[in-house]
Amino acid sequence: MEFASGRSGSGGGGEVKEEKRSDYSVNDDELRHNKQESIVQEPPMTNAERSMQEAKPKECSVKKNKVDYQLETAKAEMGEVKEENERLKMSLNKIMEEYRTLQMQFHERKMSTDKENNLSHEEIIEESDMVSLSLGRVPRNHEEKVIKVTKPILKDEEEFNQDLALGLECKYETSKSGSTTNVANFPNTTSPTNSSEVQKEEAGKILKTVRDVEHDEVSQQTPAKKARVCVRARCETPTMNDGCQWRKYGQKISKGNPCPRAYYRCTISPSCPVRKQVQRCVEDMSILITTYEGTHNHSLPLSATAMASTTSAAASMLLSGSSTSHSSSIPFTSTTSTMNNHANSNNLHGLKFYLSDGSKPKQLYLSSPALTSSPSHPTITLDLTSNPSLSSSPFVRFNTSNYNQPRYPSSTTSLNFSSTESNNNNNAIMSWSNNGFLNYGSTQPYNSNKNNNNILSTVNFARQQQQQQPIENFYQPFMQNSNTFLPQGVITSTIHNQHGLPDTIAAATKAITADPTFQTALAAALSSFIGSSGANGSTQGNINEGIGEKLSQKIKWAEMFPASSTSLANSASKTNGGCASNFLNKTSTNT
DNA sequence: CGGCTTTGACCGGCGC
DNA sequence: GCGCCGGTCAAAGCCG
Repeated sequence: MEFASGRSGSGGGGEVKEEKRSDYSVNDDELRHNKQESIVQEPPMTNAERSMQEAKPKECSVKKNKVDYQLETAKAEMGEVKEENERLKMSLNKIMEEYRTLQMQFHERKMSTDKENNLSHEEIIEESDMVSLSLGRVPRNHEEKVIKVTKPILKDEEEFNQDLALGLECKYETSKSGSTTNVANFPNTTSPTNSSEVQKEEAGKILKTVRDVEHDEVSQQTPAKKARVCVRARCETPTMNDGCQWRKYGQKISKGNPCPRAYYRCTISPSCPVRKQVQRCVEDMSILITTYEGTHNHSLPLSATAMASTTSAAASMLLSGSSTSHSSSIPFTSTTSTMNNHANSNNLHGLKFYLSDGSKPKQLYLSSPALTSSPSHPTITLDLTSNPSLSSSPFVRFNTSNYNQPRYPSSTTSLNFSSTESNNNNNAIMSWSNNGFLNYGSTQPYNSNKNNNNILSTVNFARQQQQQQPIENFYQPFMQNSNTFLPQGVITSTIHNQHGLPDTIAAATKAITADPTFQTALAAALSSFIGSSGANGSTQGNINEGIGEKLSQKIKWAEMFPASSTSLANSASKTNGGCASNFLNKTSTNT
C-alpha cells in the first residue's frame, strides 16, 4: 500500500465523521420535515373544514400515529448512527495512539542516530524549523538531518486530519522490492481502516528503505554521463514549440508505449549536439514527454532561451548534484496547511520530489516509464502537467500504471512544477496550449493556514488550466492575491496563511537560501519564466554560469521590491515562436 | 531542388 | 554468445 493512498484513507477518516454528521443532518431534516408535514397538514381551518375534520377523527389519529412512528424510527436510526460513530471514534483513537507510538519510536531512533553523529539537539531543532527542499544529492549529514524533521506529535484530531492531506510529497522507491513508499507524512498516511500491523509494517519498510538508501548512497560512485531533462507538458501538437529548430532523424516504437518516440536534433547549428526525444505519455495522450539532451553550442533565438535555459540549468543542477554529493537527501515532508485540500485528495500543493534509489547506486529513476532513458543518463523531470482526471499524485500516477518497464532508467530527479489540484478558481499556468506554445501564469489557491507552525512554503511553479484562456483572465486572481509577493507571473510562493506571512516568507527565504541545489532548480524555473534576459545572444553554457547567483539575487530583490520585481519578466521575446515568450509578451504588458 | 519526414537497417549496450 | 532494446543512420519519398 502506498502512503499516498494511506493519506487519502486517513483523510477519509475525517470524511467518515463528516458523513456521519451529514447523516445526522439528514435525520434531523427528516424529523423537521415530518414535523413540517404534520404542521402543513394542519393549516388554519375554516368552520367547514373543521366540521369535515370532526367527521374524520379516526383519519386524524392515524396520521398522528404515523408521524409518531416515523419519529421513533428516526430516533432509532439516530441511535444506530451514534453507535457507529462511537465505534469509529474508538477506532480512530486507537489508530492515533498507534501512530503516536510509532512516531515516538521514530523520534527516539533518530535521536539516537543524532547522538552518534555528534549532532547537537539545537541543530536538530533548528533543522526542524527549516524547509528542506533538497534536490538531487546532498551530503549525508544533511540527509540524516532532513529525516529528523518530523512533525511534533499532534495534539488533536483536527490537526491530525488536517495534516493528513497536506505537505510536501516525497517518495522513495526501491526497485529491488518494487514497492513504492511515500515518505511524506508517513506516520499520518495510514488509513484508519488499516490494522496496526499494517502500520508497523509500513513504518518498518520506511525505516528499512531509509537505511537501504543510506547504505546505497555510500557506495554510489558511478558518475553520470549525460544529463537529460525530461519535460512533461500538456500539448496538443506533435511537438512542443520551444523555439529551437529541430529535425527529425528517427522514430521508434518503444516497448511499453504504443506511441512512437520521435528523435529530433537541433538544426540551428550543424554541429549542435542537442537532441530531443518526443513521446506521448501512454497514460494520458495529451501529455507530451520531451526529453532534452545536450547543450547548445550556438546562440539561441530569444524564443528558445526559456526552455533551453530551463533544461540546461536543470541538467546542470542534476550533474552538479551528482558530482559534488555522495548521498541523496531523503525528502521529508514539511506540511503546508491548505484549507483547500480535501481529505480524500492526494493532491498536494507545492514541490514534489521524486527521488528513488535505483537498483544500482547513483542511479536515478525515471518518473515516467513512458519515456525511458539510458541507464547512463541521469534524468531530471520537469513535470509541467497537472492531471485533473487523475486524482492521485504523480507518484501514484506513475506507479500505478500498468506498464512495467523491464528496465527502468537509472535515475531521475523529478521536479513537479505543477499542482494536480483541479481547483480552477485561481490557477497558475504553465502549459503548452493547443497551439504548442507554452503559457505561464501564476496564481495561487488561497489557503488560509490554520497552523502556522508548519512553515513550508510550497512553490507552485505551475498549475495547468483545463482550458487555455487569456493570460489576463488567469492573471487577475493572482493580482488580487495580496499574499503573493514574488515576481508576478514568474513564480508564486504558496504562502497560504494570512496571519503568519512574515514568518512564512522568512521560511521560504530560508529554504531557498539554505540549499544551493534548490537555488539552481529555482534558477532553472525562473530562467524559464523570465526568458533569461541575460542570455541574449549568449550560448547556453553562459546561461548556466552564475544562474543560481542571479536567481538568488532576483529572489531577494523580489522580496524587497515586490512591485518592481515584475520587471524581471520584461525580457520577453519579440516573437511568438517561443512558448515562454508567448507568456512573457503578455505578462509584461499586464504588469 | 533543398529541406524535411519516413522507415528499415544497423550499431552498441545490457541482461540472461 | 545471444537476444533484446534504445538510439542512430541513411536511403527513399514527399512537399513547398
